[in-house]
Amino acid sequence: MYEELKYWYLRDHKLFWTLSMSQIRQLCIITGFKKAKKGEIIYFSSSDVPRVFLLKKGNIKIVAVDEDGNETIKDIIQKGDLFGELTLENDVNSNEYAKALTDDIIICSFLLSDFENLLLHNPSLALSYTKFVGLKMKRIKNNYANLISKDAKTRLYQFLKDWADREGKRTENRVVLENYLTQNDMAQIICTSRQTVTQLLNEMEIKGLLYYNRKEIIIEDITKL
Amino acid sequence: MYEELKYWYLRDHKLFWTLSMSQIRQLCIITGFKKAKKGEIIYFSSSDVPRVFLLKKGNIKIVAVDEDGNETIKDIIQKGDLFGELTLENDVNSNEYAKALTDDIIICSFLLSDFENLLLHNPSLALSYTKFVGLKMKRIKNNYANLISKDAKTRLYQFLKDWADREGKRTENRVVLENYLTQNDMAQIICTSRQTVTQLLNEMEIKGLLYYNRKEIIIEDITKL
DNA sequence: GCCTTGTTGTAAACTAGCCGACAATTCCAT
DNA sequence: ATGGAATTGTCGGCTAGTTTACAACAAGGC
Repeated sequence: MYEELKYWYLRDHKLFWTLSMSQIRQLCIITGFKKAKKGEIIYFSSSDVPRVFLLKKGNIKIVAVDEDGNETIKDIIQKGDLFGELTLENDVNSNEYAKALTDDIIICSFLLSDFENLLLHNPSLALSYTKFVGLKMKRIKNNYANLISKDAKTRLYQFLKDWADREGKRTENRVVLENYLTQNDMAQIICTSRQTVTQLLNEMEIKGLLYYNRKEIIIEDITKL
Repeated sequence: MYEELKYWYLRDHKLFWTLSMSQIRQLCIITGFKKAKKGEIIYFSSSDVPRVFLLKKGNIKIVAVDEDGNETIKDIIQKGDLFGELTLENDVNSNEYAKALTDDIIICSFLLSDFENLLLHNPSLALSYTKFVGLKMKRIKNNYANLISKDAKTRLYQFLKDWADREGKRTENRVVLENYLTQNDMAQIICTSRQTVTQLLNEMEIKGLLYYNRKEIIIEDITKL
């Protein structure tokens, strides 16, 4: 039963479609699941054996802490995303942790070494995986390019559009987002100050572009953003 | 630091060490070499069959042009670096070209499809390559993180330090750099205006930290940067 | 309910660094 | 060597967005 479940969890991911049952089972000598609820800190990247994680349910953020204790949001992970040592290199120096943004988090993980092994015996999976990492890289590049060349307003609009695309419940041009981020989170993601985000959101609310509260964000007409 | 080091190891083709002579030769049914001199535009990324390139000699810059015709420097490629469709995905939309920064450019290239084929038959190479791409990703992330969180001065100092590490001729703490970049190039790389770079460089010159001219940059004491 | 803690709202002072404009210098080709 | 093009130097004005500081508000636990 447990094994079966794990199987389907992995099987779900595009990356693993080509694998046979037994291959997945091999990988699934997993240290199993982890559950968590809102606010909980889930892992410290270098505290353990290197792993690759798969988020099955919920949302989490990856936060990096620099020398001065400043926290930066590195990534928002959503249902179905892989995270962790994606580069297959165990970097000890990075000081990161993951924090649950919603209740009901389900994560499964496998050891880096197991995963490497699997890749070695499945060249086509290795190739897919390389492309997958490449894609991730491209997305990051794009994000950063935006951060650097656009102003805060454009960045926020872009961020909301992306978010709506990924997770919004859409009816016609109206999009409803379950809001698991604070304005401060958003500020960190688009690299601006909390105050600027507050100002911009209120401005948008006055213009009738959206409705904001702590539980949800309603975008009246996504095409007008 | 460690990361950087590994990267520079890789670019000396650690990647291809495991290959047999014949495998390399197989890959090297190259469309041959290309030579170029300073100022010459070398390729438009999507104008041709997708390729992976290897710079054998000289320095080039990858420039992206956006909708408004603004040019941004995406990357500086040095001797021994791979570039092109590293993600193994052929993205047509990106509007990039490469420009020679020095005379005597030698580039060799192989077809993406040939390279993929090779990876499929060499799982361990595929794994290495994945790590290589991952490393590149990490490096880019780092760069961008700097761009976003540090001020122009810090960015320039960091840039010069990196450059010195990679290409400088060092005697004691004195580093001599062959300068194939204009101040405008540097400005684009560290994402600031040309004027700011000029100002900062002059400031450093007054402080006796370095000596700048169009041919070379001499850093008097690299530890003081 | 009430209190604590986290989140959001608002405003004024301040600043890094962009932009435009132009001068001075260096380089290179003919 | 000379003219034109590219690069470098310098100066203020300007503005987006940060910082600081404090008030108002919401939510969840007891």
